[in-house]
Amino acid sequence: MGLRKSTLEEVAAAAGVSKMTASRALRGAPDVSAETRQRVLEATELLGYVGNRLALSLSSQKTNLVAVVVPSMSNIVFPEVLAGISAGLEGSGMQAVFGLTDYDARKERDVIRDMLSWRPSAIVVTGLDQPEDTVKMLRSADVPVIQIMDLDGTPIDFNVGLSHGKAGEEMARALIAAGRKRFGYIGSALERDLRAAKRKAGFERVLHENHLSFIGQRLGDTLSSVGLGKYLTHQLLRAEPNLDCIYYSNDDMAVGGAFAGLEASRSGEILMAGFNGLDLAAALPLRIATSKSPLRMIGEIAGRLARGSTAPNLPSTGKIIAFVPEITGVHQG
Amino acid sequence: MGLRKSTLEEVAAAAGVSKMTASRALRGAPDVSAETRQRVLEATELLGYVGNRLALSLSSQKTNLVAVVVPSMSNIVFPEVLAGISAGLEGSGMQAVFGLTDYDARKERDVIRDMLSWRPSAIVVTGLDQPEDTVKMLRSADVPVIQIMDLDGTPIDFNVGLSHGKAGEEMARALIAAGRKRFGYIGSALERDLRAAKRKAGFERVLHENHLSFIGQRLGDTLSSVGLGKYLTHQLLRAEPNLDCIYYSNDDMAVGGAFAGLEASRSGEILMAGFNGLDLAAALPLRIATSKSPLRMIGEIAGRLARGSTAPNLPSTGKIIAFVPEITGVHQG
DNA sequence: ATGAAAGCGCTAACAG
DNA sequence: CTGTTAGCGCTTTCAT
Repeated sequence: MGLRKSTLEEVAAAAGVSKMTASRALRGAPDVSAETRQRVLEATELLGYVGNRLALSLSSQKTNLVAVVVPSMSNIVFPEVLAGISAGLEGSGMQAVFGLTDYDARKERDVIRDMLSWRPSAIVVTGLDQPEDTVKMLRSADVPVIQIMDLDGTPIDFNVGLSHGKAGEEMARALIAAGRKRFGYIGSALERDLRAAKRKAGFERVLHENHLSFIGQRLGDTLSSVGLGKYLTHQLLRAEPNLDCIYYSNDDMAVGGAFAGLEASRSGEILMAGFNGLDLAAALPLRIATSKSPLRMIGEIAGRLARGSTAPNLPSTGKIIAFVPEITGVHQG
Repeated sequence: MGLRKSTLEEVAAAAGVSKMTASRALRGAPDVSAETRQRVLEATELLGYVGNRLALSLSSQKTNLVAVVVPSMSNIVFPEVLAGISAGLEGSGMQAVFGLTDYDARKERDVIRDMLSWRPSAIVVTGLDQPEDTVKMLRSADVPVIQIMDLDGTPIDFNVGLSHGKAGEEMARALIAAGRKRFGYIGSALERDLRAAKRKAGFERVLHENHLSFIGQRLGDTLSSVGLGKYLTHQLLRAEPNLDCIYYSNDDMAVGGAFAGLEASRSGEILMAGFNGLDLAAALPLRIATSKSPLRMIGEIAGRLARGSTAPNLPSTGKIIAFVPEITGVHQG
């Protein structure tokens, strides 16, 4: 029921005006008589007309699409960022399109190429560690590139996020200041999760400065999860019973660690530290430390940058927006 | 660097052939000489040509876009489903575009209208409870509509998910069979989370059949979260200290409940039951009950249906794919 | 195996 | 205030 995909031409005919007038009326152009606009609106209603954005975009040479490329959806941080982007775009008439890379650089390149074929008005990609060919493709795409999450590297254009190296450093400093001395590390798939690897490296840097090092560590192969964090923590606690602090690749892993601690009745002694500042971690019956990263905010700003990018001449000079994560939950040993 | 947005025409010129031949070569049409194809490919490489899908879609009258409309990203279930859709679409050349409704029916309608303007090849929407005008819009859009998650209602076209009413019923039966007698309920924003409301209604139906009812309940205003579940559980336990079972609107809330139970040292006595089967719940140091809903699978099937829908004549007859969630973690009182 | 013409549905740039 | 003429970049015919 209802006529299929009616066109502007049909609406115009029904309203007894030309295509252009109908177009203007629908877009709220100022120079259309109230009466004409009314007739066009009625015709639109009658025919159930829905504009064709493909035609619009092709004709106007702007898509109002924002391509967003993230590694995964299974880690809550990326949906959180997407929600932020979506919010940052709200009311601008821009639409987010997303693609997943599964933490695979080759897949990332393909996904980005694919995205580019939609001629987005801006493209948001995760991190700064794209291989050279991908960077080249992005550079020559004539589209503002917004790199998010990470700050450690050379941005193509816009960059919003935080330094994961420094986040690791700061957490190490805070823990050492709180009297922790015997450190362990638990993470997974660091060759894919580059930001977690940077945090670890930063953490170790400070440990070394203080003539300390990880007494023991466990690295999983699969992506981080609460279950994996728990499993590896049990392992590590068995091998190194006298740790007084464990640094985790992120909050999911740390929450798993907290569960393991509870199960082993060692919840009080060992301070577990993660990264992200998930709500979940705050609700835990056991206090864990974390660096609160402003995920949603990063997304919102990326969204705002994307909508700003529709302006005729975008700055050729890159802009960097840096956050410093707040550390919480660190308590004396 | 690199020429901006080169067109097929430029590629054709560089290869010394016509636009059409270049087009055919790039799409791998059979009737192009190997030599010609080679030249076109080289020209493509040289110019860094990336096809324009807007033009492609407008011309061929098919977008290969799948619009996906979900309430939120903050609840891990929806990203999970999106990941499934993305996986189900993989290799088909189709792209998912998503929109968020914030559990708001009006916003949902606007988002759907907006999506429709991209002329997607299929549209995936959450649930079966769209208001009449939204349904009308979807029906007259000449696009396969795939309604996911819920099964309790009248589908427009395709429907994949599970009956939340029955899920609630089954959980109640399992808990009663396990000897639980004094039930409480904790949930939030049920006027927006319609599926949680259906589960609750199903649960109560079975309670009544067994001459039982909720002894106490707590309903929050904000969307479900671990923190809220914990808070409301503390409240409820204070008001009704002798419950032996609490049904939660979902796993997030139930995990919060488990945390509260641990804090109150009442973890053994009270069985907490949620919904979704999150990994997180399985890692808990305390066993909770849940109905495992196949989120990713639902997404994958939706994706598969969407790619199937590109076939010329889609079945006018709706197709329903039903899952029955598996209940785990129920133990004797 | 290749090309020319027409057109997808819309808007930009000029008229009037 | 309204209409006309040209495209946007590609694919679909239909020729050759």
